[in-house]
Parts: sequence; structure tokens; C-alpha cells
Amino acid sequence: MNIELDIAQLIAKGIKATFHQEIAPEELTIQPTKKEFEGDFTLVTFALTKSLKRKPEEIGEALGEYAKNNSELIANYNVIKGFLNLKLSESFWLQTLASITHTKDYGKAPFHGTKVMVEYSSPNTNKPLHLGHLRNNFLGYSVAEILKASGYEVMKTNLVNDRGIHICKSMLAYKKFGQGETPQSAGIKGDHLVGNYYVIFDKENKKQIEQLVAHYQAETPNEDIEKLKEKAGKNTPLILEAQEMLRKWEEGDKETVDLWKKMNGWVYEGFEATYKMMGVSFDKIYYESNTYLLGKNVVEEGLEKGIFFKKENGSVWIDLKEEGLDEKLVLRADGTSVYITQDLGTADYKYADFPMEKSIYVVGNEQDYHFKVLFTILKKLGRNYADGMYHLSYGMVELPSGKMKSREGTVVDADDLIEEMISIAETRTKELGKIDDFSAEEAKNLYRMLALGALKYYLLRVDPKKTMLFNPEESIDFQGDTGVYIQYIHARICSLLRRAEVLNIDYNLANIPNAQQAIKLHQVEIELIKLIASLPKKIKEAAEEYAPSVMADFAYTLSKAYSKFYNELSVFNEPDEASKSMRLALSAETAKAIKTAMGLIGVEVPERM
RNA sequence: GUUCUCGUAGCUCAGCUGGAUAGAGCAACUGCCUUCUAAGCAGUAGGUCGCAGGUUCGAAUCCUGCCGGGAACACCA
Repeated sequence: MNIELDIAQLIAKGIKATFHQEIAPEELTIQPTKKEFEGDFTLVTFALTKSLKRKPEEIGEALGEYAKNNSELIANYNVIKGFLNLKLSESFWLQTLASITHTKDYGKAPFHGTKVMVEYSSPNTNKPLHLGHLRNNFLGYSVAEILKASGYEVMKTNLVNDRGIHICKSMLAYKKFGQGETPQSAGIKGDHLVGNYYVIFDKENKKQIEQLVAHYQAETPNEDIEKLKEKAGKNTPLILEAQEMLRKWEEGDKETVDLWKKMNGWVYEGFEATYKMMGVSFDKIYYESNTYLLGKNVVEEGLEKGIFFKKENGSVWIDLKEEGLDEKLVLRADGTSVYITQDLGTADYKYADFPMEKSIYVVGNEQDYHFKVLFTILKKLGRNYADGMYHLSYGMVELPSGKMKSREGTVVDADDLIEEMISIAETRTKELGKIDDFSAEEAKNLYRMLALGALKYYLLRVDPKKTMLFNPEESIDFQGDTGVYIQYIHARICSLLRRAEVLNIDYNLANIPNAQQAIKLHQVEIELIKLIASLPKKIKEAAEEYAPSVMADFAYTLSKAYSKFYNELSVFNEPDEASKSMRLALSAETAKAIKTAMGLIGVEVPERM
């Protein structure tokens, strides 16, 4: 259902009948009427003055009259300057509600099977997940759900960065200082354990840097201190040893590979627990340890096609100046890969795995340049899938104290944060004392639902592209524009529906005799129907813009409208049976729409709270 | 230096494919629980939409310049 389009078509007919001109319905501006004015939808007639050569008021009057006389849809109209406000008939809104009631999965588009891959999360296996990962994971999961609801066949993937020098740092520190510690013996999650050794490496390495700098200064007292620091940073015994370890790993040295396997195993166990708690999942996990050698064939291909060129020292480059970019290295002089080499190869690899029309990379905006280059190269190489690639670039999450810095220990750990939120949800719920009859398990599940709801909503309500502020106090707020508020509205509706069940009230609109005549709709009710009816459009918009914030906003606006309705009108005290049933049906559809929208941002809604 | 990005109420964010008097939430203040869950509702107050030009009947929205914040531009990943 697309009400705006119906109206636009009607108006287009009116223009033809009245002014004898053809204007495509899509060209007309139909928008919701501002609430200060009477009406439901508004046609902006300013835009028509040129082609129709009339005054805006004149056009408005003529088209308003036409619409009212030629369609059951339009009950009334008014013209204010260049705006034609149309009021739709009550019977139309009732029919709309009835038709929504009968539609299964209202709002979701039918499956069209276009394939899309969504890659997100992409953690490093040297430290646990933090707040930044939460935004990434929630975004990726949500976008995947939204695309599914828009009819796509979705493949969720995770490309785990499980090799490289940073992994060796944790491994080396563990080897030196670990004394055989395990997650079991230490009583902490594996990812945290490994992360601790990464920190230890950094600390020990810093000491060595200081020593080295002092040493250098003794030798060359006149050299710039910053230069010495930089030199020292590359030459500490620990760094050299880590590099040696990486070399051994690449050679397949058994001891090194075994240690790598053991420690990565711990990390995966830890990640799995965190992913499960977050409620995200993947259809396929790729590991860089398997893909890091890919891409060299692509370099060969590029050279053959004359798209890449070789410099004297043997390094391979591409010139992207014409595209407004720069020259970019794609293979080192020693023939080893750089980051983008892998990504080129992996792109082919993923496409061979799952021949998709679209491929979305959920990666932070600090890599904007990288993806611009990557996509441009793939296009130049003639990859037919390149046009469907999209970098869902999201902004950083900052704290009131500024940026998160792992070195300064200001990183908000994902597990800690979730745990804290759950505990706050528990305290708050107990204070209110509304679920005293819940079993321990039910209560625990509710706390988790509320905590994750608050967190996900807080992170997803903001436009993904923008840098956002994470204010811990606000994020646990349960009032106003929050996930918990929406969950609360849903729980309240469920409470009404349970009561209707107990009272055995039938609220199937088809069974209401003479509904069209019997029911007089109130403005709040019309507003609600209007909002629910806009769900398909909202899902479409969210999918086109890869913006979960659209769904979050929809759920909040709808919840607020319902709250107003709930306070203004009573359901069970309504003497008119037809109206009572209609309000129940309306409540049920509101709950469904809230559940759908929240589901698309990965938030569950409780039936009681 | 070059490129990208952001700048809307005290704070956090909507609105940006141009349309009416720029909206929410938080914080502040005032009301509303003997009626369906007060994790709620209603209301008051709060704005040079960073600044200056331009395009247009009409600009927070599009274009240009400037100011301010952030980021990227490695034979790192």
C-alpha cells in the first residue's frame, strides 16, 4: 500500500481533467500535512505554477475540488497559499487498518532473492571486543535484518583478523610471562586473557623503548628525540622477537602455530560468548590466516591488463590520479602483500563463494580512503560485481572524556558494559516491583532484554555515518527516547490484549457488524493508523540508505503516538462495542509494528515488564 | 600540503532527494496515579540552523568561500 502514490495518481488525473496537461504522479510533491494544519496529506502547488501557468491558490482550489468529487478517498480539503491539504475519509482509514490486520508480516517486502553479502564485526584476535565493536556489530546485524525484510537473500559474514604482528605480540608476551596460565586457571574469558598479554607486551616494550632511546642519546646526543623514539620503536628486542615470531608462523613452525592455535581458540570461545550475548550471528566466518595470501594473482592480472605498473625496485602500483586519488602500492618490492592486496583477492574469493549483486562492508570511516581505492581498482579490473559494493562507513564512538584509547585504558569493554547494563536493569526493575511473580529465569531474561535493548537502541538511533557520543549515564536511561520506553509501550499493549483474551472479546475487524457506520475515529486513532501504514515505506527507506536509525525512529514515534492514544482514550471503558474492538485491533497492530521495527534493529520486546 | 567528513536548543540527536511558524529526548519548571502498567501523559521555558555570499517564488537542506572540530593520505593492518 502506498497512500502517497494513490493520491499523486489522483491529482495527476485531476491536472489532466482540469488543466489538460500531463504530469507524472512521481513528479508531484505529496507530503504529510504539518500538524498545525487540518488534513492528512499535502500537495505543494508552488511547484506547479510554472507548468500550469496559474496562481498556486487557484491550482489548489481546482485540484482540491476535483479530488473531493472524484474519489472516495478524499473527505475534504483546504488551501493555504501554495499548499493543498487533503483530508482522507474515516472509512478509508478503517479499511486501511482492516487490510493491515489481514496482511501477514505487514511491512516486509516479498522475497525477490537478490543476493547481498554483509560483512561486519571483523575483530582482531589479540584483544576483547569494545564499545566501537558494539556499534559495528549492531549495525551490521541490523542492516542484514533490514535487507532480509526488503526481500534480499542475505549472507552475513565475518572476516576475522587472526594473524599478523599484533597477534604475535600477545603470543610473545604470553610465552615470556604467561607461565602456562589458561582461561580456566585464571578464571577469565579467553579473549580477555589474551588481551591482557597484549597489554603486557605494550608495557614491557615501552620500557625497552626508553632504554633504547637513552642508549641512542648517549651515542648521538644531537639527534632529534622524536626521531630516536621512532627508531627505538622499531628496534626493541621485543619487537624484533615478535617479527621473528611472525616469520616463523608464516613458515609453519610447529611450536609457533600450536601456540597460535591455542590462544586463538581461547579468543574464539570468548568472542562466541560475547556474540551470543549481543544477539548477533554470522552465516560464514572467514579467517585472514586463510586469505592473506590471496590477491597476488589479481596483481598479475592487473599487470597483464596494463592497469598496474612496476617500479624499478619491483614494487607494483596503480595510478588513480584520474579518479582523484593518488598512486597506490598493491605489492611490495619483495613480492609480499599489503593490506589492499588481500582485500582484492578476498573480494574475488567471496564472490566465488556467494555470487552476490551487492556486497556491504561495515567498517569504520577511518577506512574511507581504503575502500574508495579498493572499489575503484576492482572497477578498473572489470569486476562485474564492483558496482554493487558499498562501504557502510560509520563514525567513531567517543566518550565524554574524549576518544577511547587502549593505551590510556579508556576503552569501554563490551562484556563489562553489557554486564553493568544488565545489573542496572535488574535494580531498576526490582525497584518498580512489577514482576514479582516472575521465575528467576524469566526475570533474568527480562533484565538481559532491557539492557541490550537500551544499549542497541542508544547506538542505533543515531545516523551511522556520524561520530557519536557515548554518555554512560544517558545510555542506561530508561526514559524518553530510549529502547526501554518502546519496550514498555509494547508490554502495556500486551497487557491489554491479555485482558481481552480473558474477557473473550473478539477484535477481528471483519466480525464487527457495520463497522464503517458504527465507528467514529478520533484523531489519535487516525494518527496511529497512519503511522502503522507507513511501515513498508520506512523499511524500504532504511534498506535503501542502510540506516537502522530509520527503524529506531519509527518505533519511537509509533510508541509515542500509542502512549498518547492510551492516555486519551480508554479501551475497556468504551461503551460502544464496535469501537472497543477496533481499539483492540489497533493496539494489536501497533504492538506488531513495534515488534517488527525493533526486531529489525535487533531488539526484543517483552510481553510484561 | 591534498582529500574526505561534521558543525541545528545548555547536553544528546531528528529534520538535509529544496516547501508552511525548524522537531524530539535529557536537564529545569508546572500539573496528572480510588480508571486498561506513572519505565507513563499533558504543559511552560529554551534557536543569529558555525559565518558570509550565491541559486530559487521559497534554503537548516543545493553551490562557493571562510572559521572551527574529526579523520585519511605508509613498501602498517
